[in-house]
Amino acid sequence: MDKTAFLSQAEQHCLRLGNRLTALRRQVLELVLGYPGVVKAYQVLADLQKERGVAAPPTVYRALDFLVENGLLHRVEALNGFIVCEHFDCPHEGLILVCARCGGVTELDATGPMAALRDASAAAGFAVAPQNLVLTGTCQSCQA
Amino acid sequence: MDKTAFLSQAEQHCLRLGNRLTALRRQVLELVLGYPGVVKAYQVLADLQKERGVAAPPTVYRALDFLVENGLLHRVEALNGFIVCEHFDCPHEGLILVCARCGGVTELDATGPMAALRDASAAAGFAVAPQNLVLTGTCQSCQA
DNA sequence: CTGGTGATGTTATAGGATAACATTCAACTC
DNA sequence: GAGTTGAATGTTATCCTATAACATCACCAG
Repeated sequence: MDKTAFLSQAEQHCLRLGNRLTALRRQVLELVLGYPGVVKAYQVLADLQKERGVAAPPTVYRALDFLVENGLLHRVEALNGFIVCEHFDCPHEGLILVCARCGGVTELDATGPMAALRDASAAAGFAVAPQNLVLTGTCQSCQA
Repeated sequence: MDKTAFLSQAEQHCLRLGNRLTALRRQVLELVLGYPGVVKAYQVLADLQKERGVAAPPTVYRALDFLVENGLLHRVEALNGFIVCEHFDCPHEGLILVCARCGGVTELDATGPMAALRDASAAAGFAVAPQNLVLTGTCQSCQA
């Protein structure tokens, strides 16, 4: 999907959820989209400052939080970062694989394995919330 | 296992790995042990300052890192915290369940479900490293 | 117009982690 | 026992991440 199409679909998606993809939020999403993998809040902040002169942390954090809440981004806690979710319109649980060597990131669907984890947790009386999983390891090209 | 026994077993465990559980490291481990669940680095730092007057962040971070490397603690990244590993002497992959309501933490063995995740990842050419999994949700007593 | 609501701007600060360098300590060799 | 070496710890400073608190603005409904 190209960038323009992604953005307009994202906008529709937010509308369906009763939220507005404002100019600022759109701009932040676009910036994150410009990175191949995980990007940090302060990197986005720096980019935003280049584009509009001034910007403070809360501005970018609010936009990022909004995008996460609307499913357009995943927050990668282990890395203090954010990554675009390519398939925000179908409900899913992502499996985010982070390469410890190159820092690259792959996203898989984890609905199946998540069910197994949910079962194991339910046996202990714990109700697992919908969420993404982050695993570290080594990606294909770094295994050489 | 009581505290004293745990500490002396921990010491033996480190020795087997060729490392030393020094007085400082032991003291930090003891402090973490004093908490029922997850504890933050700066909380440990504050405790350490109470006990020995002065202490700087690197002191406690170095000790915590050492304890994690030797399997005595788990790092809970989603919470910026640390938690004691009760069974450091048998190799395992932990499943750490964090209650979003009360902050309580439970640790389960996740060797089975982890294998499923590893398979799914291997299909994408990604080699998952041994690690613990952190999931958020709601614990039994908070589900009422 | 006016009041209300959601979004954004602004300032300040809290909280988490590490770099870089100095010093001390334990163990080993000679 | 003196010297040497490497690990561990002390010390200072700083960077990165995140949010609280309050001010302002834009928009729409009545």
